[in-house]
Amino acid sequence: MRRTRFDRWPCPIARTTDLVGDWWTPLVMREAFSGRRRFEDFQRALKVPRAVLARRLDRLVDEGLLKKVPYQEHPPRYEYRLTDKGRAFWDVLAAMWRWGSDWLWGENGPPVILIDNETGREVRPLVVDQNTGNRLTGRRLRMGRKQDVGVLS
Amino acid sequence: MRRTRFDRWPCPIARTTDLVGDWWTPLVMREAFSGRRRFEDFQRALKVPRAVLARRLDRLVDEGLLKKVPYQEHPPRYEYRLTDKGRAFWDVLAAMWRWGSDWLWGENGPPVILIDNETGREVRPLVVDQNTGNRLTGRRLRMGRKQDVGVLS
DNA sequence: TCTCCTAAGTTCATCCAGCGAACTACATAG
DNA sequence: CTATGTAGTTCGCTGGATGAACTTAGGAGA
Repeated sequence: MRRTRFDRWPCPIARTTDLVGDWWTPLVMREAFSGRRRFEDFQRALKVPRAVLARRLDRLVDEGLLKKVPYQEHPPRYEYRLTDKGRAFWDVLAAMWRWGSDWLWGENGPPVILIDNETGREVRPLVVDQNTGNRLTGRRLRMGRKQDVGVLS
Repeated sequence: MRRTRFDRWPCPIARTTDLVGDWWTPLVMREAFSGRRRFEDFQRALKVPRAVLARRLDRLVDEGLLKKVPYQEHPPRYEYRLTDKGRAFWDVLAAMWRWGSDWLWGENGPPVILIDNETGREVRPLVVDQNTGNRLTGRRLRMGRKQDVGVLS
């Protein structure tokens, strides 16, 4: 049987899971953010099986996170560039970065950090509520239908 | 061959990918945040194959996101509860929620929203830099070794 | 006592997806 | 005419997801 698809479930987490649940996909996006554009660049950087990479890139183009842009004719060659949708995906990678940094290393934390190219300073991603600026805690949230907003029980 | 493991790569995104790349795992965590604790609760809510659920719960316990707590003897039964590490993972789910809400629906957006249990108001997760409070853009960031911080080229 | 029920898994056969290596296609460089 | 570069595709193998059935251990009801 085919792996259960989540991309039509009525939950944003489920639909996003359908993407990031493809093995290698977050890493392909990471590489796109670090400037890689061509098949061979991705392949050499990640050592990902070529067949898998081809499928991932195809899907990311289908989903609109990347777009194919020709960079030569004879033979026709395309590179993969981030779209707005793809750039927005950085937030997901940043949250993964932060959680991984905080919880998946012992002692001194990971050997790498995120650096702002303009200030040269370390960046520490944090997830907050856009309205209040407060840090989120899953405990105090629930998922509800749109009509439920503002209705205190 | 076994699927390539990322859990020892020197990059927080890679290590986190190793977790969320397991099919169903983010959804299991989502259910944990919505209060589910027992095997049958998770299984009924998600319709996940039982063998897969058992493996996911085992791994999440191994990785320290969930812990097994006995809730009865005769026969011995355990429930799965979030640890601090697991609660911190909410940030990753929140970022996925936001990106999915913004980019994986047409028209009116998804039929569901996140609601703060105390205020009853909608919550919109946003990823910012902890130091500056500014929204992040992947373009202006690079990953570097720890020694590189503050060193402007 | 016998049977049904619940909870938390385990086992099984099937089939899809990831794996590494080799191969192909097309153009240019020497 | 051969070598090189780029972007894939094909192939044989095997791990992992799938749904259904089975197991284990006890409790409840007739």
